[in-house]
Amino acid sequence: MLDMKIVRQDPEKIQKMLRDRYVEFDLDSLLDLDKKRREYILSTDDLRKKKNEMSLKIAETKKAGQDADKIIQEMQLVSRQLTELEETQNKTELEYSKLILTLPNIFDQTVPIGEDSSANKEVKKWGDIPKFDFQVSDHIDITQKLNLVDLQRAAKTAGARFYYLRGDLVKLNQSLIQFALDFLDDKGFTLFQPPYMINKKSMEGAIIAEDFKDVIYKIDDEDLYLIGTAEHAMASMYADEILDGASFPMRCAAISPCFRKEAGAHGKDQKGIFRVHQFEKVEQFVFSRPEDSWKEHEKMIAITEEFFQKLEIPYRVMLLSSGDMGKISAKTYDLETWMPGQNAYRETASCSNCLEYQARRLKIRFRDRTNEDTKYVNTLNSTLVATERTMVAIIENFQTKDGHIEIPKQLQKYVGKKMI
RNA sequence: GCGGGGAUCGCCUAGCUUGGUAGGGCGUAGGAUUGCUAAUCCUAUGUUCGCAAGAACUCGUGGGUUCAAAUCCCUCUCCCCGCGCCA
Repeated sequence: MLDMKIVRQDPEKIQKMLRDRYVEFDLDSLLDLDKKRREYILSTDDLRKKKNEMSLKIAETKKAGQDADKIIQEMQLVSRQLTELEETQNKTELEYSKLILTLPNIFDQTVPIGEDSSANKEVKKWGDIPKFDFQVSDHIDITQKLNLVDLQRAAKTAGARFYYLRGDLVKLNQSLIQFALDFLDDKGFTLFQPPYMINKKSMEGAIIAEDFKDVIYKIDDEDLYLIGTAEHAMASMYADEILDGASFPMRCAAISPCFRKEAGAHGKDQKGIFRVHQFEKVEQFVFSRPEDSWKEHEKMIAITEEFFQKLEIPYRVMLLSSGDMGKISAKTYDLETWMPGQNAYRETASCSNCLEYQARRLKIRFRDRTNEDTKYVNTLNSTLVATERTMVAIIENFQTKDGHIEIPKQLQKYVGKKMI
């Protein structure tokens, strides 16, 4: 959520942002609702003042043992008026908050302007693309031959985009998780295992409404939603709290499964475990002071890069364009790993600075002394490793001529072998 | 799941029986006073609208009763104690 003061002061800037993000948004309606809303606040406040004064008078009159019937009658009228006015005000308030919650974040000036991923800017490339002296297979082929993934039976028991991992691939998955947690633990991150389901209020704070229907699974008859990423549970963890300024930066590492509908992805990456309804992810989540958040952002992408370097997987870092990035983010880097089976770099990690946008939705504030004004914290999130997709990269980059998979050196001690 | 108890300002707490301006303490900040290693006193302290003055809101949530609700009634959530169930 943006500060409405900024929107009021500079609607041109917001209009430009909306154009550059290629987002349809009725800014005039928002400005109109904001105006109405403030007018209603003034008039209801006025009426409440009147009511408070009369209430006091009634109490005094009664205490003095006098007849208060006349004032009570007047008060009845005022009360009725107030109830009516409050009803219209509530309606406006509701419309206003619904609308402002869908207004995207202002993005950073370093973000390239463009409609889609074609405008993304490559900022870094690391590692050599492996050359194979044999016909390269994709991860589906390799895992089918080694019997490491059962997609057919998963389709039977759960549906498309589900999978049974089998045998050593289960071990590889756990190894990636364990290695990732050790890696972040060593860097001083606090480890978390969050709730995998959170309530509506928390989810609404963490994401933008339209993501609900395309991404988020709801539990029937409960006020619970399966998290699409640990970010959702981590961001809402400190909702409605005023934190101590001395506790920043709070660098958190969260391990969780992620559940996603992938409703808008029909036909895309249909096979294998590249795009699935559930996967495991170790996430970096940082609560930061506003003045430090850009520094933290660079640090987070550097940490994710270091992790993939340790895994010896070639990658490039893309700075996402205004039209391609998420609506709550002010700046997003994607780390794309080389996938020989697809002969392309594919998104494997994503690192965003949301500035105070997410914290404003969730009312996460801080101050250094109790009598200071509160300020909104900045929130940042980045994938350290999404294990299923990273395993695709490992399987394809580390495939051998005889159809096996070498295990990256760093993971060998965790898996307990050098080859699958 | 059943029975009992609870939720008040950053923290602790009074008020609820009997409806009528939510009081105190701690902490923190600013100020004053006294000067034997510190103490005492004053003021401020959450949210919204506002340049400000100010006003309104705030007693877990949402309803209801009433001229008026922290207080009475109902719903839900969470916490504590006991019982039941259970990896």
